[in-house]
Amino acid sequence: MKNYWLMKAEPAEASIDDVLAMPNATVGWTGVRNYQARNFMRDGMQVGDGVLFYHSSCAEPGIVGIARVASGSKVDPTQFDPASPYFDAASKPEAPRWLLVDVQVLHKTRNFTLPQLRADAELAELLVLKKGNRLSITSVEARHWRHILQTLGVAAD
DNA sequence: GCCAACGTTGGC
DNA sequence: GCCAACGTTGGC
Repeated sequence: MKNYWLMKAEPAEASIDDVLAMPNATVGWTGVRNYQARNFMRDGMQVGDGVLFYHSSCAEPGIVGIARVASGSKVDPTQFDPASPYFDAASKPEAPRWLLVDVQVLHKTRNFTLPQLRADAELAELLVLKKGNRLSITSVEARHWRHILQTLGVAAD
């Protein structure tokens, strides 16, 4: 059974355009340092799951593209790199703490901005819109997925 | 830069 | 195990 997710990226770091410029429009989703989000990648995601690519911490936060989970979970190498902002001195190679999945962008869309998402009554229960939400990965209900793709004019798969 | 909300840490 | 202090997220 296919699942759906919303994944936040900071465009200053890895925008949807940056990912589109990569081979196969695919990026290793490095830098997740929250256990709940890590567990989604480890236990919840399967290759082929749908991903809403979201820009956060920027001038116009919102959903900017449709992507897919393109690999199973793997060790995030940045945790062992002292030069990386994601370095974690407490994580040992023999017991890695942090994981990533590959994410492949399928469509760049217009920006379905945060105010537009909030104004859409059908998306009232979308987790990323909930007060206090800070998780970089949230699950998305199928009805919300379909509604967002329809609104963006992207054919459902 | 501000600040609300939330997760993590560490002393007890 | 509790919980205060602290750090981070992320919109504004």
